[in-house]
Amino acid sequence: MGRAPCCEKGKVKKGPWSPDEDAILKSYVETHGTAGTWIALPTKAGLKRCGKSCRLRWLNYLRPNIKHGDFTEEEDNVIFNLYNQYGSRWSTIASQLPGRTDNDVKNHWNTKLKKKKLFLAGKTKLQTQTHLHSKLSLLHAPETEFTEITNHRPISYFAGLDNSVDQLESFPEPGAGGDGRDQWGSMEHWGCDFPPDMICSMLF
DNA sequence: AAGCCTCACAACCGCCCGCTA
DNA sequence: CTAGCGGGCGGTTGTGAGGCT
Repeated sequence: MGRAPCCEKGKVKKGPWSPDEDAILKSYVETHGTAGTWIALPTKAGLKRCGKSCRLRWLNYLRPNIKHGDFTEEEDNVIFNLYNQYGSRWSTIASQLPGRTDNDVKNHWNTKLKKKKLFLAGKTKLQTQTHLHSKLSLLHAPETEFTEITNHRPISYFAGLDNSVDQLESFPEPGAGGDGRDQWGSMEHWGCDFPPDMICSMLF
């Protein structure tokens, strides 16, 4: 059986909004608000559109103070950080970016940032493998341990190390006065701003 | 010049959740 | 308590513009 659709198919217009429709919707919402419900709004405003479609159009395009155009480097960084924190909760992420909508952020992630993330993941894995090898050799770690760590981790695991080289550099050399041995003894430690499961879900 | 491909963005679909009667 | 409704949200698809062959 399933749930009845929110509006009758065939009786509502679909596809891109015309400037006229935009003007009607904008004028109506600015004058009357949503008039109680979005579902009833198109009828009251004289639009042959689904209420949900009106809501989406208003929120993503017509609402005041909406920012269109390129995302800044700073905004990208915010999105990266919040994605690591919350995952694909776009509305939560968008709420931290004034003028940006969840749809904007989602599209931006899917078209640009996702690829950037994958690129960084590949780059990071190479850097990390090289660096880790040198670190482990200093520790006289068995070759099997290195193989275990680098080969048996999904590439996504290394994506958690966007700042990996910096992180690794900041770790003390063994016997250099710090507690390097302990830190390097626990390999889970240095991956681990983000749990591997989360990284996997981010990338695949 | 034309056809094809890729990319970015707009819009739709359908599920989930909270509210209310 | 529960069923129905509307809003909100994330995933997905459609479309148009621009680049490439």
